[in-house]
Amino acid sequence: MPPTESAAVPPAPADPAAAPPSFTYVAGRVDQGIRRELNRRLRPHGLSVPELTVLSVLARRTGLSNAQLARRSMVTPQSMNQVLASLEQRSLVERTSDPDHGRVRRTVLTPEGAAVLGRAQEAVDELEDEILGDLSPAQRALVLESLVHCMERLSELSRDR
Amino acid sequence: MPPTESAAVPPAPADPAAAPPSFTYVAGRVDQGIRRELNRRLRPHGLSVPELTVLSVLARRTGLSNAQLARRSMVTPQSMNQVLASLEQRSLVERTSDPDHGRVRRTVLTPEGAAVLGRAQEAVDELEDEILGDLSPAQRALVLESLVHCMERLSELSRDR
DNA sequence: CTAATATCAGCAGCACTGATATAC
DNA sequence: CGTATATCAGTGTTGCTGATATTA
Repeated sequence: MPPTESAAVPPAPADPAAAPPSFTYVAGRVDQGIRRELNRRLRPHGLSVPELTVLSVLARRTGLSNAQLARRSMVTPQSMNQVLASLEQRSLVERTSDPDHGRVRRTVLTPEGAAVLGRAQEAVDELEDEILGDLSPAQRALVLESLVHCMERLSELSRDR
Repeated sequence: MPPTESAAVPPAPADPAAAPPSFTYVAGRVDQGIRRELNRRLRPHGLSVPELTVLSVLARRTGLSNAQLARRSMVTPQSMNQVLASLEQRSLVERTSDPDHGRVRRTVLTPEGAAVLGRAQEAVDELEDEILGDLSPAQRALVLESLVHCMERLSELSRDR
């Protein structure tokens, strides 16, 4: 039999274990758990997590450029370009030169891309329900709102570098 | 001049952009932002994000085995072992065989490891303040509590596979 | 025999830095 | 000329799967 989790550390009074875990730690663990599960559930749809992310952003705001998508996702333009190139090759997105700005290429979902996203989104919604299922709608809204706030703060941080 | 962000997408009434972003999306973006910033600020201390994570867990619960740490972090034992091996090589942790369980090796922070963690933690706290600075303490507590809830749910999901 | 642990070995995804070309 | 864009090329980290050994 394996050692039990609780037997390993008897609760000692007034120790550092009494302090709450840090926000950054918890956020990181939650994200690792989400990515792990999503990767598994997205595999049948042939999508990776970063690919799903881009598709869902484009569904909300069509015609964004590579640079714009990179800033939104807080990754380098090079990283974003890799994802877009792969999606373009599979005809899930289309990129067309902006007539007003020679270098800029605007990205839009293809009907096929929208269809794939729609099917994958079901898996995402399902997972989300399993995670948030027993939080009240008000609590859910508040968490989301707070995280959006954090996201904006972080965007500012990564902008000026 | 680059195209402005707002000019690219004029607000259309009753479109999909009106829906709130999904929890999984926002959580992922927040984590990406945090990892990006932490990597930068941790570099001077010679720590990566996963290394910091393990050290801070061990500071709270000393003597955990590789398998226990892996479950807590929702990664495979192999992944966790890599991180521990690197930390052990640099004498930031020590691993000793459990007298009662031949195969199990319990991990503890060395004084040096605790010192490095202490210095790195300052950078973490600083970042956390920049992110959460203008949330009320109550709001902060609620977000943390909710995220811990999600973490527990996700732990259950990754356990039975 | 079964289950849990640790760990060696190889692999793939993904974000990174650097460099180059074009356009405003 | 300076700045933003796109994109080619190379690199490193990090978590993964597979396989093996040991122990309860």
